Amino acid sequence: MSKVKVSLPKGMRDFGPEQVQKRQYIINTIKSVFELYGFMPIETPVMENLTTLNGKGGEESDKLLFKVLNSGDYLKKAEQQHLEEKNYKSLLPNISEKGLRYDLTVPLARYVVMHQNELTFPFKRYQIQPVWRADRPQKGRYREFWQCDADVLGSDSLLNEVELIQIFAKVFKQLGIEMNIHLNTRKLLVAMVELSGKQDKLTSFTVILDKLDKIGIDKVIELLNEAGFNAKTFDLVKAIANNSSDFLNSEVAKQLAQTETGKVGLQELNKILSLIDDETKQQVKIDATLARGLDYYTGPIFEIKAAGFSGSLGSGGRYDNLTGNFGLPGVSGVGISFGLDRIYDVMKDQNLFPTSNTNITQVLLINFDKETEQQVFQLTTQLRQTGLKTEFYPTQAKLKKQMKYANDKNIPFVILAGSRELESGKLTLKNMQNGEQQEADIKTIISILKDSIGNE
RNA sequence: GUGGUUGUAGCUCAGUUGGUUAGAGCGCCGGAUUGUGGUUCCGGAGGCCGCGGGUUCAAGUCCCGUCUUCCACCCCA
Repeated sequence: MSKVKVSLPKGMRDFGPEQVQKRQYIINTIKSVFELYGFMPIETPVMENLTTLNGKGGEESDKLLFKVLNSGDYLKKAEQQHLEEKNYKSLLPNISEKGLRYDLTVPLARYVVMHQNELTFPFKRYQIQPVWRADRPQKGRYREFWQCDADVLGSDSLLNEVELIQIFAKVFKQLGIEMNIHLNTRKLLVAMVELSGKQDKLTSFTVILDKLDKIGIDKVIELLNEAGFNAKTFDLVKAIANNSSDFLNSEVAKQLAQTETGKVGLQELNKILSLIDDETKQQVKIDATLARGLDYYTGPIFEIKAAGFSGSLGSGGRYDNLTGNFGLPGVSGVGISFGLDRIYDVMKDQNLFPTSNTNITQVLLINFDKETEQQVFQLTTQLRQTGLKTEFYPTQAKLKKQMKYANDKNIPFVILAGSRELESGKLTLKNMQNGEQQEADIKTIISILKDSIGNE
């Protein structure tokens, strides 16, 4: 038998028991907050049709797509001409018609269109699933990662924005992560290009502005210049960069209010701020430079930034016409997304995971010998019926080995029940944390364990 | 996709201008201790030096290719 060298494809990761428990801790926290606000879970398949996935992003997102080859003899169906030309673009539709989803928003749009007659609007759904992107992995960027999304569809009310901001705040507070919620609205960005007379260049403008905190104002101006923006644009960008602390009362805000779009945008921000509770408000930063690359956003946009971590831990915003491409116009929505893997990284860096782990085995029964095995095995049932997470060592290994097993797995209690104990009816209970032992009958032991574990 | 970087024991890493049998710490296994883990002491196992090719009397070491890692860009959670 030849040995196969095992490895993982680029950017793919395994998670051990400890990591999975920590990831689930994050997921459970997010999930419980989503549900507290009335969101319901859905799940969608990992694969979608390429026609669906290409619905929004265009060329850029196409590069990030993992495509799946058609089943069967897929080359047979490929057109000879495309094969000979080796033209990727024209050949692709011949050999691949599905791909892995790269976010949860496009599948949501597809879902809503397909199930529109079953849904009650406003539709509040959450979705916690992995997504895949074929870009080069680096810090905080994975080829397979989990998003935790909550979206409200079919409601224009800004109360939704407020609630989603509160969800951000509540989740990160529960997790112990200090962060700021950067808030802006796309409408102000539109107002800026309108004032500059460059309405047609909104996407280019937002992409460049988005780099501000990374490359600085001078570089941004340079890029804007190269992209064909004018002095008016430069002035506006400089002004918003300089008025980061009190933007809403700044001169530039008044300027933006001269356009209808800008006026509405400022009203939106003021309305949202007026509805947010005081505690959450302290974490909200009006940030007129926040742009967000994705061009389907049309209203308020958010991004979560934590100190010491470049890149966002979450983001979101309002989109007016997400399902329009799929033949269902007029459905407005707003949503947020938590980046599970990045949240994990930050919590690991800052040591924020709780130390008490309630998921592990609480008590191990030692397996001494063949004579007592069956009798002790019965005890596991009794212990489990009381809710104690119980293990019975499956072989008669050396005591030392069994104790080491308990130690390595951080099991806090061990019950030793050999022939000696079974004869007397008093079992030995060992506390692995302090090494103390005591003898007692099974009922007493159960109540000791219950007390001890309940107090943690 | 562009540019750079990395790979030696399960893990973290040494390994000289190319030169005997590739090392350490931690971990693992066994013993001291046949009913007691985490400490201590003693012993042991474990390497296609990422993979493929080349240069050389000789390659972990130099060259080329490839895969992988990490980082920056692009873009983004």
